[in-house]
Amino acid sequence: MTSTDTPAASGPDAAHRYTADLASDIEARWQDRWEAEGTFHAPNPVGDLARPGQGELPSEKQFILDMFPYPSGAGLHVGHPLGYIATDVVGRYKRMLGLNVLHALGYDAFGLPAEIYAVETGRHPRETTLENIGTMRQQLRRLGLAHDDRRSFATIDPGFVKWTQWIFLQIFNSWFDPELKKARPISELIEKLGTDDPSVIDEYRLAYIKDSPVNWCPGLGTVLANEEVTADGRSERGNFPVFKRNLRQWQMRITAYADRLLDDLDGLDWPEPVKLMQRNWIGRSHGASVVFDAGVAPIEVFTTRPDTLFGATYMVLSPEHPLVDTLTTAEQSAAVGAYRAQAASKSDVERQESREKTGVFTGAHATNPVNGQQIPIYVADYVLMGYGTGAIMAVPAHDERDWEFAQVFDLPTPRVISADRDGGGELPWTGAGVLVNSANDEVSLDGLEVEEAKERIIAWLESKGLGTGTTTYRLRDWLFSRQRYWGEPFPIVFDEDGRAIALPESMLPVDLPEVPDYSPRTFDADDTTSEPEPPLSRVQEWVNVELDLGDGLKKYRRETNTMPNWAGSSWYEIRYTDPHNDAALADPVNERYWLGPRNSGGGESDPGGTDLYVGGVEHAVLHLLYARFWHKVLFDLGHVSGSEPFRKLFNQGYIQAYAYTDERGAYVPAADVVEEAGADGVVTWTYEGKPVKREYGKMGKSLKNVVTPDEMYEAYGADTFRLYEMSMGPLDVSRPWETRAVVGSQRFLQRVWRLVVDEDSGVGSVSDELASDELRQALHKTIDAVRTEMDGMRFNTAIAKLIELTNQVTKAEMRPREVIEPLVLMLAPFAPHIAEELWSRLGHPETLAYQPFPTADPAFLVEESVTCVVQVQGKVRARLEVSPAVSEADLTALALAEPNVQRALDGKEPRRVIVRAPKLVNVVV
RNA sequence: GCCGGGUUGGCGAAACAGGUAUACGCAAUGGAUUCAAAAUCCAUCGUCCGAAAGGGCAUGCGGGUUCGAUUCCCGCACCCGGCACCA
Repeated sequence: MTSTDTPAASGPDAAHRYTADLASDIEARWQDRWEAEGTFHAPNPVGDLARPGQGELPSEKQFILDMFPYPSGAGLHVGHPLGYIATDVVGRYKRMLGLNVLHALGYDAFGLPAEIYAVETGRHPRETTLENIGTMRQQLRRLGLAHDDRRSFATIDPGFVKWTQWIFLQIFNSWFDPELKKARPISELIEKLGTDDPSVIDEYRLAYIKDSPVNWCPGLGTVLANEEVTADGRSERGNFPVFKRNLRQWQMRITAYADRLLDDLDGLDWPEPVKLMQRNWIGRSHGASVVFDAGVAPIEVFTTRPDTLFGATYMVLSPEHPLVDTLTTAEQSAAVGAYRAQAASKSDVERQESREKTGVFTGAHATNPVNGQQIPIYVADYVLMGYGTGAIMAVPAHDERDWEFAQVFDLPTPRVISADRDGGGELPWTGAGVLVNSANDEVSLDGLEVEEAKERIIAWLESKGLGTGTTTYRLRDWLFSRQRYWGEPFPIVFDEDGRAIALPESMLPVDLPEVPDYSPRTFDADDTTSEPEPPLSRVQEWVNVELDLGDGLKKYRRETNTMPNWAGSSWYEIRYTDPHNDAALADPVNERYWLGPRNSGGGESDPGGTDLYVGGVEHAVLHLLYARFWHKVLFDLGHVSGSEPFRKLFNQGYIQAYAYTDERGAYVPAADVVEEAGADGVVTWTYEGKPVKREYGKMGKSLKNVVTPDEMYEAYGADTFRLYEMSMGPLDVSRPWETRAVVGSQRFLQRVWRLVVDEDSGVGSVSDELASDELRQALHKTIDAVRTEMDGMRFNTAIAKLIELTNQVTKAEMRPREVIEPLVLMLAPFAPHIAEELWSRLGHPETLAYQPFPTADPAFLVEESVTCVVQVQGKVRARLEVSPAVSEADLTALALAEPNVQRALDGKEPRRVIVRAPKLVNVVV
């Protein structure tokens, strides 16, 4: 006999039990209602999203932003929504605090995976991308996120692309004024210089074309990122050879903003580790540029340690340095040529990771300007062309890498800094010390500390015209072009002289043309003379156009590169504020309302930006730096009102998972692995009776350990899933997913449900009687604690407090409305559907989304007694219940009277008694 | 190699400014209820000694500061993330 025959009057078949099915009903109903009523529509001050005639907007606002998703075809796993749930909790909470909350989600929809898929299947990336977005929207809608869906967009929407291209034109048509330290329209430069000669003006633009080294893979026909190149210099995909090659590329002059990007970090409410990573990435260092005479040509080097100049015993040029050919002597040219070819075939990764120092002598010498010594010039790949000048002076005694190189090539290593008064310190010595052996007829550094020596030698170099004090940055300009199809086309055409010309705003957006084939032209894998041919370059009727750009119809050729995936995400936060505006990025009034600086009324100036930005720490440098850079350019040009895009940043952790491999190393389905603890406590895992090994890491199809949100909706409902994700640990910490623990969150919601709804009858059980003093006090303490935890985004502990209160009410066998209603309201940010349903069953017809979050009455927070801990020698020996107002003397007497304290004292006299009334007494003997 | 973060019960974790280590949840064990099960409720639950009272040991390891350290300092091991031989 099965239980399906006749539903029992009670037990598992209780008609009104909060099961996954009931949860799903409730959730669907409220999601539909929120959508129909536009519950989460955030009004704008002006424009199509304004609510004219409905009074003033709330004086306070909250712009909450998620790092928007890339709509991959793989679908979501339970790790993806973590951040979206967290921001939703914040948004719902802030809304209940009376703020106007802007929260929406767009899609970062250009990108390589869609293009690769298009190459494989021949389907248009737009088609598959839109499908993926559709699937993702469905999965996310089931979560009940309180988004203003009118504000959603994808970066591939023509209305969005138009403004991405428009921003490019702003940047192209600007230059950086080093005096004002800000971007200005290029027209002002033309006026200032009194010329519009492109060969002069184009050198100043913030977006410019330059030959730049890239990883060219003829076999794939594309340029690869470093991470796509293996350590042995081949492509990860296809295993083709990869070559370093200079290509004509668009660059963005982000280096002009290095100082501001660095200095403005101080005003941001960001995690310190992220700020530190950006500081290191920008890498500002002060040093000197020094010119060495090498006979046929001067060589400029940058050094952060000009104080060690007297210890320079050789020079090194990077293999790509333009002077290598000029300097290399006839005898050495074969060796140098071979070395350079070998270096070109190595990946950056390999060059950086190899500990073995290699290099080759050029046959040439240079003169050390401080002592006239002739020092040999080498070429070596440990010197990089991208940093400083691509040439160094080598001081082996005081630099680890130079030391290693000098050991290999048996070069002299004279000491010029003594580590201590004994004149010692093991070489190489890179620490502090006093200069020695550093004097010529005109200048002496001997006896000086490093910093003083730097100043003096720079002054001397400057007086002799041999060098200057300089600041160098590690940051390089942003390589902005890609030889791909699925990206924003540049709003640029080239005239017959090959000069880049901006298209007028009226011609935006420049749409992608249809192409017969999404793949680039591939070449023979070893054909180093080949050049990328982007897919767009093959659409001749698109490339070659006749336009009137103000001086009559002329023939032009379009730019066939596209913008990188970063472009859209570098400004999308602005678009949420006014997503349908066709006349501007965003109306300045709307932009200022949501993103503008707060007028705090003096003191610190606020940089503006979103009130919260939540996403993974993997974007700590690139995305966050690019977005800050664009925002600053737009700020300088007057298009946005604040100097920073993201006022506060929060890095969420990752949900990870266990994966299991069998004896062949193949992954087995994690869901079917059986865990057993033996009698000795050793845990083993088996799959189909055979032992398997456990590893820990990401969730992924190939690891066979994916758990989807859909499975959780099915088994528990969205509220339980949301609650579980928020309760499993602190938001910023990574942790493993554990499906079997989810039931705890469901049980909690079921307990809350039963406080309001009788499982058998479905009738309400809440009483209007007043709560007991004890319960009322518990409620107010909970409110107080929950508010504190919510404000600090410590949702796991906030939930623990709610569970404690719920358990207490359950035990009290009495359901006072006075306690139940605030409990439901406090639960609402985490489990909004069940909270709405209970709120409605408690007799409130309107949504609780705008109900004020409960406030604690301080009168009920006063403790009547506290536990005092009595320690002897720091060990707890007794506990006392005392009044919070107890005096130190009384407390000491009470403590010493405790039998257990006396026993621990063992007749000894206390030497000292430390009293921290009313919480602690520590007796020291 | 460098930089950043971490290590607390069987598991996820808590401890706001140096003051009761292990809140809350999962798993486990025992009980009530049930014909039985599920669900629910009650109880136990770091470890060792002890009948109990109580005591010893416990926050990765070794030191230090302090009346008192998960918390601060020094050193070490291991794990995670990032990376750039950056002169």
